[in-house]
Amino acid sequence: MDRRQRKTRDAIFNAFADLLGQQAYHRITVQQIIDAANVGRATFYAHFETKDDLLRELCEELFNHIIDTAMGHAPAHGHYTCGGPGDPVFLHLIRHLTENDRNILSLLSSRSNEIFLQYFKTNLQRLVRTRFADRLATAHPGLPLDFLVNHVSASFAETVSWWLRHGMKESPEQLSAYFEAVI
Amino acid sequence: MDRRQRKTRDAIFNAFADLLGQQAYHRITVQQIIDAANVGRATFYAHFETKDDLLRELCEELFNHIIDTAMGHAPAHGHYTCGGPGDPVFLHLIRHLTENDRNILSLLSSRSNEIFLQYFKTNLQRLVRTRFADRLATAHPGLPLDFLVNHVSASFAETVSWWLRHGMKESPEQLSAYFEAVI
DNA sequence: TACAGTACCGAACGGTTTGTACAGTATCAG
DNA sequence: CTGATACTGTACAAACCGTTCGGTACTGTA
Repeated sequence: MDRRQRKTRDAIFNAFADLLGQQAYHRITVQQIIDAANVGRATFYAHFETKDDLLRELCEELFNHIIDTAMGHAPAHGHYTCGGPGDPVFLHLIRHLTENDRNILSLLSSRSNEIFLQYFKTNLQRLVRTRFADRLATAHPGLPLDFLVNHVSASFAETVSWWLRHGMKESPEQLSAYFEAVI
Repeated sequence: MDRRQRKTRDAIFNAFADLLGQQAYHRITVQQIIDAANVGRATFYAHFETKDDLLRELCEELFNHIIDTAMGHAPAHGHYTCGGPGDPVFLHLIRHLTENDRNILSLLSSRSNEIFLQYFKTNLQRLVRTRFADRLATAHPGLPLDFLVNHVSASFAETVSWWLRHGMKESPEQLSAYFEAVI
């Protein structure tokens, strides 16, 4: 990809993320974005069909990345070192959120966090389904797998959201323990 | 309140709810609302400062009502007939959703359901806090009450959301049982 | 280095939506 | 019946959107 394209694309993403930290998504105008990104109006529309499109692409880039790296981590099936406190994937995920991607955390605690929570939740389902399907099915034989996957994913996302709303007072280990306790 | 005011207010609410069944919230224009409600432009702005304001008032009216009636139902503390499957409040709530307020269900399954789910979740916290605080605290002594209330409320809202997304195939009793099983 | 391709700029434009203003009409409460 | 007030309909400025176009600057390659 042309250096120039990558450059303006990143500039737009950064400006957009910055603005999202300051005001609600639906209040942000394209004009603000292109001013903050130092980019011409026509250029913006050459990259993204619309503001919603920009949002979608930003989310895909962020969440696909974080979920994929989380899926890469750790075993796909069976043989844990102890039968104790479940899979460490969630702990890894929380750590990854805090360490690398300050970006995602600021979006997840922005004024429009519901939007990003939604994406987070949806992408989590992929992870939960491939990593926990069998365990969930055996633990709750009577319930639909769909329901269980949805429950676990949503609960984790809500846990993170609660954590952010309250100033991240708990350590990743503590938070992970909270989550395991209610699941 | 003046009969005329009540009338136009209801007309606007109804038109708005109808439109929300057809398209996403952020695509709906004030012009559409006042056309559907048969109301003058100035009249709309005499009642609501903005479209967001209309949304807020609609949600408060709906969810305050349903939660308040649910809080009225059943005992506030202690002495259940059996130590069995938890409080019947959630079952009552689901029944109430299906029977009386088709309105809320259509909003909760509309294209902009995230908005209403958010309101639902928030208002549920009041209910959960006053009805389950002591039970939750004793069941999970190590965890913050805030976290637990948030978890239960969000989980219930997600359960209902899942149910709607999948065409309400389960009966209220079944769904309530699903929810109890994972909580 | 030279060149063709292409991404960017900046200004301008038509079209939509918003929120307000105002003069006239209809309805309400007492 | 009457004064108060809610509604109507139109018109208007301002903001924003998405597109177009001629000119400029950069990039990858031969």
